[in-house]
Amino acid sequence: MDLLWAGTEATTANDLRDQLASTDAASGGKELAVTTVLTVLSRLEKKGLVARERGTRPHRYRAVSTRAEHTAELMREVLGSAPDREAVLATFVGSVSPAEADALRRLLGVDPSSDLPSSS
Amino acid sequence: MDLLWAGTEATTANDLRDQLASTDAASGGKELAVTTVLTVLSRLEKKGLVARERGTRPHRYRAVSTRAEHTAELMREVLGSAPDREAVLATFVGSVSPAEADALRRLLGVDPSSDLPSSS
DNA sequence: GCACAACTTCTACGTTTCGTAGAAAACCTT
DNA sequence: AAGGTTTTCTACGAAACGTAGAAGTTGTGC
Repeated sequence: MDLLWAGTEATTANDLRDQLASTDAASGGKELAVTTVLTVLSRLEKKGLVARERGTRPHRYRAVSTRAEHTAELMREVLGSAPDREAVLATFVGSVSPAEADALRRLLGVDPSSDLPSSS
Repeated sequence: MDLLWAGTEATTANDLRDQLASTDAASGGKELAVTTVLTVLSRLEKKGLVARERGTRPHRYRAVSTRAEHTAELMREVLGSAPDREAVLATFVGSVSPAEADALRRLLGVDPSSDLPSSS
């Protein structure tokens, strides 16, 4: 579960169900009941991870944020939960793969005034 | 609970209990039962977060890793759980406080051949 | 207007994790 | 061996999660 769909866009519960079915078909093929999907979606909605359009008849659901955003948010939370942020970052940086370290350098290096898509 | 103690070093359940008592005394003063502490410690041990010396009579417990290490580890896990690491890092970097960003730059800048305590 | 099909909400059950702890077993010490 | 100390076993309630049936709501075709 969780964000198996974090990539898709504004779908209905039924579609979701099918998508999951095919996705899982590759693996074990689970075939969930639609109500299950609905329940999960509702729960995710309550948690603010998913938004739904109640206007249309088959309600359409969509992730409030992309998987990347959500994951980043989680990382922030984890980091924020520690009193010694610096130390955490030190260890973290040290444990990251070279590729990731590079990405980080790049991201921190360029430092363009601002390019985070927050308000738009 | 969790890692209320991540800072301390090799303690016994009883000591822990007392420490918690005083720590909490400042707040609400909880006074847990020793068995409670033991149970929690056992569970943490099972999860590999805590190690205990079974030799001494009052077993002594100690965190396997510091709080910072553990937190960093969590961050790694979260990051690793995403398929688009780069995107995550981008958002993450963008959401980090200036101070943290600085710390990251510093940490990534020095780049000493290697200083991650993996094998030693 | 109404019966039906589609869709959603309510309710529910089994499982896991967590906080908490009592009862019982294990273990030194004298 | 008795007794206090410490650890293990067992347990219970709460919350989260996966799953889904039953029941309610709603739009639609006749």
